[in-house]
Amino acid sequence: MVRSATEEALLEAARGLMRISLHAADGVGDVSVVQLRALTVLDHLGQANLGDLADRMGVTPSTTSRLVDRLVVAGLVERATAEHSRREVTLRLTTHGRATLQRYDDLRLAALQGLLATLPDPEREVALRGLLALGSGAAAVGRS
Amino acid sequence: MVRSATEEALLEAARGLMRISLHAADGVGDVSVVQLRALTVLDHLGQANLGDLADRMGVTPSTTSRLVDRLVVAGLVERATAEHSRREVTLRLTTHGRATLQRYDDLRLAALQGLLATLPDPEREVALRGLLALGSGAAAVGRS
DNA sequence: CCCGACACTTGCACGGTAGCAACGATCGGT
DNA sequence: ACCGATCGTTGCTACCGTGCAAGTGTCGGG
Repeated sequence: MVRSATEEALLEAARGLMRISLHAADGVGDVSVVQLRALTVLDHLGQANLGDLADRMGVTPSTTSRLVDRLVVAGLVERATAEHSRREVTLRLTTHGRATLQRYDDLRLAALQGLLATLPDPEREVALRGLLALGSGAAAVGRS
Repeated sequence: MVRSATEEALLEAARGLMRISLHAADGVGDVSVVQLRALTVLDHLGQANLGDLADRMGVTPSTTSRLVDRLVVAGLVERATAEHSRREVTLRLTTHGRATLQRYDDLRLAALQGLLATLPDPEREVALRGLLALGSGAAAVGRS
């Protein structure tokens, strides 16, 4: 099962980005990768029910409820009963939550830009443009 | 703290790649993200001491020893005493370990190619070339 | 040969993630 | 007003990842 050079390079890019994100995650301090994912989802949605968050994260409401417990204790997320329905819960990032997410993203961004900086000039430009194109595509898909 | 559109797009690319890798990870089944990272490192090194693996993963030998325990039980890694030193341990992927890693990478690759496929034609090409450039850069750095 | 340094393992403690099953509260249609 | 469906929480259980501290065995220089 040999893989083409192209495929291998794509994988290497994926590995690099993964490394960057994971490394940034534990540079944030006291927030797990899963928690950062939850913050990212909430930031993206602006506001969400617990069930929505659970769906987006692909885990059960049970797990999510306890995840939110920890986020609330950490002061990152605000949990309030929804306006239109007493049994639903509305989750929102707190200011601190937004700041934490921002620190995470700043770290990733810096690392990514650092990686780009190591590339020789023509390829640097190509890589940058490629990532930008990919970024808009990924945003458009926004799935899962 | 506003971020430029360029930076936002870069972040979106990083988020997309991260989502792809995480989703692929739990598509593999019964292997955690950390374990897959260990397999990736071992595959990259070909063979390594426990201490080397611990360094690369940024955790203590203690943690790594137990991580390896689980990998050995799962049949993914082989642990043998090194040839030149009885106190050192040599870790290598088993065939099953390599296969598992390959499944993981196949999933990531497919998802990534799927994402590329959603892009309209000029940008698709740009994104591909960009990722390839980034891939070689990431491989060259090979850090952490 | 001894003793300090080294590589790894193990006991312990802790917190995070995860699901199932049972429950509580609420909503909404009839 | 009821009753089924929905949303969320909570008890339980289990496993993973993590570090510290202590231990074991081994290597190597003096």
